[in-house]
Amino acid sequence: MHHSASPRKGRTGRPRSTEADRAILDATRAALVDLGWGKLTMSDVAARAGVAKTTLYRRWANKNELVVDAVAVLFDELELPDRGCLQSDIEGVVLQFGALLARPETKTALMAVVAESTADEALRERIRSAIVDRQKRLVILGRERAQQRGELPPDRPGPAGEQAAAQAIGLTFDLIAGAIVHRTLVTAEAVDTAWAHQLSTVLIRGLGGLG
Amino acid sequence: MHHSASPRKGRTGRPRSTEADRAILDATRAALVDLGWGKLTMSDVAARAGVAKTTLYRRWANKNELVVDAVAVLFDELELPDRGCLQSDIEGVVLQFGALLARPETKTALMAVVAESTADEALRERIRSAIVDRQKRLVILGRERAQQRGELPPDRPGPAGEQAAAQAIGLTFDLIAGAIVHRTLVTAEAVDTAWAHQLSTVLIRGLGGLG
Amino acid sequence: MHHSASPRKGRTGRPRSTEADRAILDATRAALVDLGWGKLTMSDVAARAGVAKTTLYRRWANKNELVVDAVAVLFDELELPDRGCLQSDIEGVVLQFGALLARPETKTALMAVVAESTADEALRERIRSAIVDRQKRLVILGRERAQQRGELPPDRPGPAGEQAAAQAIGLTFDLIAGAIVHRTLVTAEAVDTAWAHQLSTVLIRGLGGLG
Amino acid sequence: MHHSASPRKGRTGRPRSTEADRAILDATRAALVDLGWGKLTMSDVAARAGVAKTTLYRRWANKNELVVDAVAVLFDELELPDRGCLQSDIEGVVLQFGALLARPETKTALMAVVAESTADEALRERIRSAIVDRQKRLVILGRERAQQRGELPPDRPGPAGEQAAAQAIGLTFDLIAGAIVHRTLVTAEAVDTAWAHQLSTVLIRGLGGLG
DNA sequence: CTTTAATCGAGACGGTACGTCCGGTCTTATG
DNA sequence: CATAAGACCGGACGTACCGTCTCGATTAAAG
Repeated sequence: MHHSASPRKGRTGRPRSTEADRAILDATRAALVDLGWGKLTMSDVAARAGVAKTTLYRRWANKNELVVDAVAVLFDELELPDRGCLQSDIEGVVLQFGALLARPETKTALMAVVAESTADEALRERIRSAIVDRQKRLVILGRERAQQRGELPPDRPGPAGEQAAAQAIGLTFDLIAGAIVHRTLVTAEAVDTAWAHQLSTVLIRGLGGLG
Repeated sequence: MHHSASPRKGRTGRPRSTEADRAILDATRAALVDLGWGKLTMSDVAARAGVAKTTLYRRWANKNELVVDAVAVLFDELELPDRGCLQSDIEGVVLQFGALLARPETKTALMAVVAESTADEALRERIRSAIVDRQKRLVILGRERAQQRGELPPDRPGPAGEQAAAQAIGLTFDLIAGAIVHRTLVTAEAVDTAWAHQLSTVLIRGLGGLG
Repeated sequence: MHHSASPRKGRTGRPRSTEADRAILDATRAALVDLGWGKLTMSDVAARAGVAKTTLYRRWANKNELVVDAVAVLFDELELPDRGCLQSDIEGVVLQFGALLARPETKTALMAVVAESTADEALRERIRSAIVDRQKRLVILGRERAQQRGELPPDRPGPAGEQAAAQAIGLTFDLIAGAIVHRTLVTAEAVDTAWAHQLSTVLIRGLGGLG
Repeated sequence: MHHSASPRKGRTGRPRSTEADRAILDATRAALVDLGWGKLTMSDVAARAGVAKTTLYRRWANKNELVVDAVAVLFDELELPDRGCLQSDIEGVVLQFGALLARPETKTALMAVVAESTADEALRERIRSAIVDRQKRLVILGRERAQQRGELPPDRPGPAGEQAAAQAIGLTFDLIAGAIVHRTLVTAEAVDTAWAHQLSTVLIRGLGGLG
């Protein structure tokens, strides 16, 4: 996550306050809700957290990285409970992700950080590992489960089969995540049960033959 | 678009320079390419355009609105040439949109402006009218064409049919645009012919029954 | 005074509005009272005068020159009525000048313009001819009158006498004008009858022997 | 003087740089000499002082207050060395003050600040305490010395005597300071030995009877 | 009565300084 | 060492004013 990854080593001096870590991330999310990305300032986050600005910069190199980490933990909520069939599994995860993006701090921060990352390779990598991969994992898991249930054909063996599987996973991910994000942020309408059902129906029918 | 409404009314005083308008928007796009959203400054844009900062602020209230307008015109390029069948039409527009988003000024600006819009209703409306509606129009047009060709069933008459059509259009739009944006900005891979073909295949198969 | 000195020549075209001249100078003085020198703006003066900014700049080259002219005419009020004896004459003119400087537009403008003139030779010359010489004339006149009454000895003939007379006039002027200005602007107390009497007493006694 | 009151209390945080204070005031005076009041800018002062603009505004609220303080210290130079007799003392201080006003930074700044103060009570008070009172002190001191020498009669006891003394001091101050300022800035001639002698002669003769 | 030429109001223009704000670094004294 | 407080540099922000300019519309005098 941030710069003081390891719990402690044999180091000396006053240890870092773990309470401060939590307070800072909480304050960052609160500030995002109140102010949005553009108006959020490091001074304000520090004040909300009851912490000196120095303490922020000792842990995160800059605003972008702090916000990425503050938002990333929200994506840990995403799960894939086994509801028995592929359609239900998809609908469940779509609604979960939709609910997550409905929260103002997620909405603002995610797009802003992605925008910033178009000109910052390090930031892009941080986003990938902190956020994107957590989502993609759900797609992979759901697909495996459906294959075990016999709802989807198993991957063909060999490198060609592996590549086809990777392509299918990639397209599925772009379709699901992209549609949810687009509906929430651009179309600006809610991800509700009906929409989730429509989406999952289209996906299952459309992706069926791809494996 | 921006604040100076019509070319002229019965108004008095020196008219605004239309040349300046163009120079400013060109300069804004150039600055976006060179600097990205975060580093772009109004002073720099003014200098590039050979124009005083005052002239910028007389036309646009702030950075966001300027960038929206500067980027919006790029979306005028998007067209839906009639390639004879639905699949080809979809692939064509997917590749066009993908190529547009591959350009650095579009990429950065679009996401940044969308992010900012989550906390700014006026900006959201500006984006909708300047960008989103231009894209959505293509979906509507392509669907009508496919219906005339008999590739898609016609809309059922009556209010229920109209609502179903609107839902189908909305879902299609979120799926196509969302997938392209997600692949370009998050997955960070190119929208090439093969991917476009896969996407269009999935869409046609999946959306077939929805009308 | 200002740039269109002569009434007209053999020129053609629309003649300048004399009403505008007056309105501008009035507006300038009013603005000085309300805003002081530092906050006075040309746009504001134009608006008060019901006139376009162009019209101001067609007549005066800049703010300084406009203000000098606007204030200068106030000094035309100064007179030296013959009250019968030197002491009364001095007291009369001291009170007049004190009353003039008590008016806020005079107070502010005079000092500001003088300050600006320390780095602007043209402005200094304009002030001298428009303001200072009108005051100095009173000193010369009062001295001649006192000499005719026998209250002061006549000038000695010859160049040495003329020079002595010039020195006496200069010193007298600096003493009277300087004391009044200093009391009004720095000490910030009123020039009343008692103070005028004290001042004139000191001057007559002190300057008696200088001629 | 300026906003940072005492050297230190029990306060926390990084203390203000005293070196910056000095550098800023020096830079202000240098800028006054080079540019004059009207052209002096805060950015330029900051650059000359090798300091950020923020640092200026943390100490002084605006341009006027900075210039007053920068100029005020120059008036600390004024002294009243004991030359043995009243006439010499006066001539000495007149020449000192004349020399001070001959310096371009003093000349411009003093008048500009006085002009601005006519519409700004806080500024007027700052000028009084920082500049005017330092000058007036010399008049009071010189008068006491002359009374001890027997060149001037002692103050009469009682409130009436005190009031008469205060009046005499006020008039003397307005006469001396006013005459010097007027000669320097309006008449625009030098305060040389001859003129100082004339002035002191007139004053002693004229003020002799007032006490 | 037409032409001519300078005026007028209105307001956009290039330039420049303002005073504020923020990001990120640094310097203190206190744990 | 870490921390809280807060000063520091650098630089962009959006505003305001200056003095110039470009319009279309008047307004006298000259032809």
